[in-house]
Amino acid sequence: MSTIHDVAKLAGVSPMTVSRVINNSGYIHKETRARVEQAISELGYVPNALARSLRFKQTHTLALVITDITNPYFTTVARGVEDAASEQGFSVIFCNTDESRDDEAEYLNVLVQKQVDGVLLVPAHSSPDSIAFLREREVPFVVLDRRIPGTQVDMVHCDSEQGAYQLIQHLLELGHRQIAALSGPEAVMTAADRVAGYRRALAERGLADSAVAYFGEFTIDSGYRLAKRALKLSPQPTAFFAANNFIAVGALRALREANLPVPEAISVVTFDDLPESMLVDPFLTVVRQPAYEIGRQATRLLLDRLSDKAAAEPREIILPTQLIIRRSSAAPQLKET
Amino acid sequence: MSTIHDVAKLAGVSPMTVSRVINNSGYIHKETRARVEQAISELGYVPNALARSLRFKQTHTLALVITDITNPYFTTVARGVEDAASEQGFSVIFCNTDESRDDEAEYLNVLVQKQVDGVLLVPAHSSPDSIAFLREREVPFVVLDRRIPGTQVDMVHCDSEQGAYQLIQHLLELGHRQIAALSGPEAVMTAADRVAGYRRALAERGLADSAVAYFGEFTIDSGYRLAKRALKLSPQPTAFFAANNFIAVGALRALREANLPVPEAISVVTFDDLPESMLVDPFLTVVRQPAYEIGRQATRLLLDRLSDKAAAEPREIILPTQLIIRRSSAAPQLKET
DNA sequence: ACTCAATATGGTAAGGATACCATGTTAAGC
DNA sequence: GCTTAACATGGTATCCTTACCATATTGAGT
Repeated sequence: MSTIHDVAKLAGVSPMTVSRVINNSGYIHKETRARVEQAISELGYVPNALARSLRFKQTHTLALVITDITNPYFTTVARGVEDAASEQGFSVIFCNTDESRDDEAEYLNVLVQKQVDGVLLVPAHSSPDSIAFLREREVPFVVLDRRIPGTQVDMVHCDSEQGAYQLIQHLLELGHRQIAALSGPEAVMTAADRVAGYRRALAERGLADSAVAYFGEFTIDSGYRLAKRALKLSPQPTAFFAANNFIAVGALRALREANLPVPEAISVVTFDDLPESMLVDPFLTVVRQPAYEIGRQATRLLLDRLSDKAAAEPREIILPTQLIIRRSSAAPQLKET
Repeated sequence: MSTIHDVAKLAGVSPMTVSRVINNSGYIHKETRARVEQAISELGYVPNALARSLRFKQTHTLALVITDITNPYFTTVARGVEDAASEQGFSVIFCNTDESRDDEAEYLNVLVQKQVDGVLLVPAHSSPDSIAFLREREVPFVVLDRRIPGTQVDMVHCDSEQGAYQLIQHLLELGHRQIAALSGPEAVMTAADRVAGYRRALAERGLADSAVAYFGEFTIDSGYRLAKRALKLSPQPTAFFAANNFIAVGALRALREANLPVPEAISVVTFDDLPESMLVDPFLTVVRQPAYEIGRQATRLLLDRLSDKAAAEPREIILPTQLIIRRSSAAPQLKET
């Protein structure tokens, strides 16, 4: 790879002159410019962004730290992020933490070393460690998807508590009274919030005592296991509330295995849709989160912070969820007791 | 952000000594090391990878240039890439070209400026422009998912032609004789290859004349439009072969709109599954590509190249596809002619 | 003919880290 | 007590680019 010096030599000028041509700054004689441009294309010269970044302390690179790109919700978030970033000439490094705090910490360390201009973070844990790490090193960041309680940071997410509340409301209106919640890790804010919404909806109807909430992982396996466990309850639940799509898929598998038709035997509702693109004949009743918008707006917010460091109060952007009632939820069958 | 100089000053040593502590190289007095480590943690010092990269000409960063992270197939590829990369301490920048050659060129330019150590490329077009660009600048790369004909480059992909052949074979065995192919852009190698496999299977049974292949985009919209068009054929096809999952979804929507049940009225087969994780009750007959493995192996290959530049012949890794027969394909109904 | 501004180009240092060479100290070996 | 090797640390140049300052040339204005 050739450098600005090579170009300069070939064009018979100084590196500074080449630099001026590249950046269109200062005075350049027409002919000189032509000669330099000729040399550039002859050598296929591409300026070294590392050297530039070193000087300007700007890498035009953001980092997206999510739990798993494979989760369709985060896939869409990622696309929103990349679109918003590339619009402004920023690149995006993506990282999968799989909800591991250690992995997250390791990634953040590398990212800070690489001098990313900002981080979009889905915290693997509600503790403020990662946040503190970034803050100490003055790396701008936005937390997305999850709240971090008791900290003043920029956040973009949906109201998980309220979304869960809506789903449970819906089930209650259908007549369900035994609803089991299958959630993710208790330490993950969304998992906790969604159970909180579940509890609130039950409590409002005086059904607080009927609440049964399981915490596990946001994975298919975990959803499967929790569903199995919930099926042993007596009385058996008439509905499952899954805290995300993976859990829902696991639960559906467990139900199929147990020969319990949905929604006839048990209703299933969940957070997070499959991507619309993949749905020919959607089945699950869900609370849909505007994943693309979350990614996009978080990135916008982050880029705003970069261009205007001084800026103000932390902002919390809460995007609306949407309850989509489909065929996986129905009135409970009458008991044959 | 503090620098190695700050640490040196605080610890009362030279930057070189700090460097030695960080990299565990050369001789360091125990006490000195302790003082330096103390200073490092006191300042929250993180070494600047830009400066290092500038010296070593190594950024420990790869780029993944795909058409759309939102396509579940590429999502999984991306996960395979990131896993393999992070195992070796590499970060991954991802880019969505949406099959646009201009976007691709622009991305590659930026990536080269940023001195990525290597590129994993899904070429938006079968032309060798992008390849040539990277090669001239001596940026190692691996082409994935698609072949580039007549060029000696590292490639990792499935045999699209053969996969399509298998799907059509399956339809032929079921008794279909009017099969329409709905494909992507003719200039995209996979789109062309899949149609080629389709043609070969038909030709082998002396049905070459019945071939009807439409080229469009690898999108839901395009799949929808092509399906609509194909439905107007006379005689009407008894089966659709979609060249990817998006096209299949579009086709299925068109069929639903036309009140044509699948597979009773028309069978539908396609390339690329929905991710297994999202399937509770999978429906489509597909040729499955090992997306994760493609990403993983391509990255391995690329990293091998990095550590051993001298290396040899370009390699072409062709991974096996898997025909999965499900409910979207069945024997054609008898004509009421 | 002379001044002054506009035009045109180059040299140097800095950004942060480290390879390489140089120097200084300590302790072992005879 | 003196040589020699191991130990310990520092200075300088370099990776590539560009901000800043310096210098040189041209041409307009009087």
